[in-house]
Amino acid sequence: MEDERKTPEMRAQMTDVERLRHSTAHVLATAILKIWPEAQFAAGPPVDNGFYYDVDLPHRISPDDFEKIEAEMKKEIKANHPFERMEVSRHEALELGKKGRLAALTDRDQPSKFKLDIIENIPTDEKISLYRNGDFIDLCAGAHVMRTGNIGAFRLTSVASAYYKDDEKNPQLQRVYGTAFKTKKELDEHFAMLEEAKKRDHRKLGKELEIYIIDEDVGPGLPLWLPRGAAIIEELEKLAKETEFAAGYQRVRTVNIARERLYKKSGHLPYYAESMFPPMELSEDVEAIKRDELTREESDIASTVQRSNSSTKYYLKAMNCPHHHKLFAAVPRSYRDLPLRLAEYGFCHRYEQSGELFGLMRVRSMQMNDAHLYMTPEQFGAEFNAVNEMYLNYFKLFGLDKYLMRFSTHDPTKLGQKFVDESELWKQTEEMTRRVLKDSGINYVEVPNEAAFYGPKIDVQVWSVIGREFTIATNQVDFAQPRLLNLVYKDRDNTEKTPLCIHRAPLGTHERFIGFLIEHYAGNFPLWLSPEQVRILTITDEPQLLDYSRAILNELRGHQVRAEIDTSTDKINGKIQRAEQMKVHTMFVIGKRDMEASAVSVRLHGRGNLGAKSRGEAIADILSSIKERRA
RNA sequence: GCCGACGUAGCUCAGCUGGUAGAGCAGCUGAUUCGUAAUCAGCAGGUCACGGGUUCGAAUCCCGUCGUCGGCUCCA
Repeated sequence: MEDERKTPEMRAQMTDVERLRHSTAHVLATAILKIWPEAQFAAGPPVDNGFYYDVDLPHRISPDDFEKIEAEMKKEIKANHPFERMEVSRHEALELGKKGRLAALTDRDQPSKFKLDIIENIPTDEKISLYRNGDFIDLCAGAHVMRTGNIGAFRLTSVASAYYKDDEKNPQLQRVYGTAFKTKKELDEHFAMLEEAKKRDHRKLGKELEIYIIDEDVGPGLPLWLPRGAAIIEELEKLAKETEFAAGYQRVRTVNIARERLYKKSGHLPYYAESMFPPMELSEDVEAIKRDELTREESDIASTVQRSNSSTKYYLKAMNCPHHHKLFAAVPRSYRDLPLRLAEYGFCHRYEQSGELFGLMRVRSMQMNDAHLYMTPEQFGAEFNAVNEMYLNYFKLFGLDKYLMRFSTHDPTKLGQKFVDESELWKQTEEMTRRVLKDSGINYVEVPNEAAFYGPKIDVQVWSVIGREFTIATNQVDFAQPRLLNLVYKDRDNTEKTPLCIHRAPLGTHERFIGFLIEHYAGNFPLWLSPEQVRILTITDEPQLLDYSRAILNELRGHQVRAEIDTSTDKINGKIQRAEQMKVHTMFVIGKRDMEASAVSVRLHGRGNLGAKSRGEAIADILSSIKERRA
């Protein structure tokens, strides 16, 4: 973890509301100390939508304590103490810390251990400052509001645990979260907004709209798709297949398991074993194992993996690349075959830590919009660019505009350790990637030292409705695996060369992408993606009317439209209510009047009654909207 | 995986400090034949996540397991 200390310049740039929240964190600490004087504090920064303060305390703070703590905070705000800044020498700061006087109201028996540690990490050339409000003195670089009374409206929101300095090896502290605004009105609006956001949560909508389930008997993180969810999957795959076909991709199919050997050879196993499902051991092909003794090199790669003399192991695949690489290697390749683009909606399984699972967004089984592109170095720029274009076209189609492209590069000092030792290739591919990004005028951030071990990558970050950040799509350069798996093509000059590989997944995985789309559209999918595109609602269930309605239903289905008919004995209002609740995109309301005019009354979800249209026109509208994938 | 909270009918939830479960919706049956967000009535539905323990008695208290949620670490 890098040092995330803010520079004095960054402090000066804190927004007013950040100052306010940071100051509220100090007031929170003040209040906690009044109740539990032995509390030890670590860091208390402002964050998106609020602030937190990490505290080490034998008492387990629970939401039941919030009222008491907030009451103390209110007293401190009412007292309207000024926030006084004091600059001290390193020595003075350390002395105060030893007396337990930092992040405290008085001297104490125990030193302010976390604060002492933080002082140790402040660069020697940087000034050390304290902030004081009332009796509370804290080691803090600022910035703060003038007085505690400037804090307008605040509320404690939750308590969770967090590792000190965000490191799993450090002890866990209690992290008390809160939020603060200048006015009560803003605070109320903030909570109203959160309530709205919860209604869009894909886990809630996914259940209500019957898109997917996660069943305990099947297992955590293993979503099953109901027909409505499967319909969305089919549409996404259709989109991907059409797009990729037009872009010169070829589809392949691979299996879901492979022998341990494959992952040993690809070099994945030592790195990925942790995040793979444990292997299945089969004893039947021991002979095969004996025949296929590994070379010394392969054994070295696999040295961390235990070998068995009596059985062979099969792994559920966690990634598609090794399988695709095998397909590349299966046929002699000429430079004339390149670029070769192999695509598959591959099923992958990863054993994610239980605490990481999150609805559809973080699962253990996933279907990936995967493809591997093999090319010569000269072809790289054009291929990478084309992949990027594909992304942007998809995003335009989905009206996705709040995303961040994160360009991860290597750190030259870590060549040969964290990154494969190919200085020139790193430089080349990174420069080519950077140019593609610049030329297309996309906003992106460059993050050094975050690349994959086999090459630089671009991740597209989006945010779930409750503010969690996710990588929705990825575009990675790989110049290591082709070598590990001995992938070669015969070049013009009759020599064998190793291709470059691009690993890309513009639509990410079905799970995460659909989870995201549910929230993005708040469940109101465009017609082409709608699980149920048209529902026919009959005013009565008289036989003639049913015949007419069923004929329309059959016509729609004949055109592959996902249409249903509601022939229940409810009144029309009841039928509409149910269709609206399921967010059915288009409703055809059909009564006697419509039948006699050979028409239907069209009603759109959320937009109400559009009035009668001729049967032919209404159906033609549906078909063209679907065909064009209109928003 | 770690810390904390939670887990009652298909869904949303009620069930006070322990006295062996209740509503609405959905479902089923019947009646109603109705023009743009809920027609009426009846019926049925629960080893209160699971397993132990305390107790005369546990949905309620304790322990463990599983799962979910909020975070942390991690990631498509």
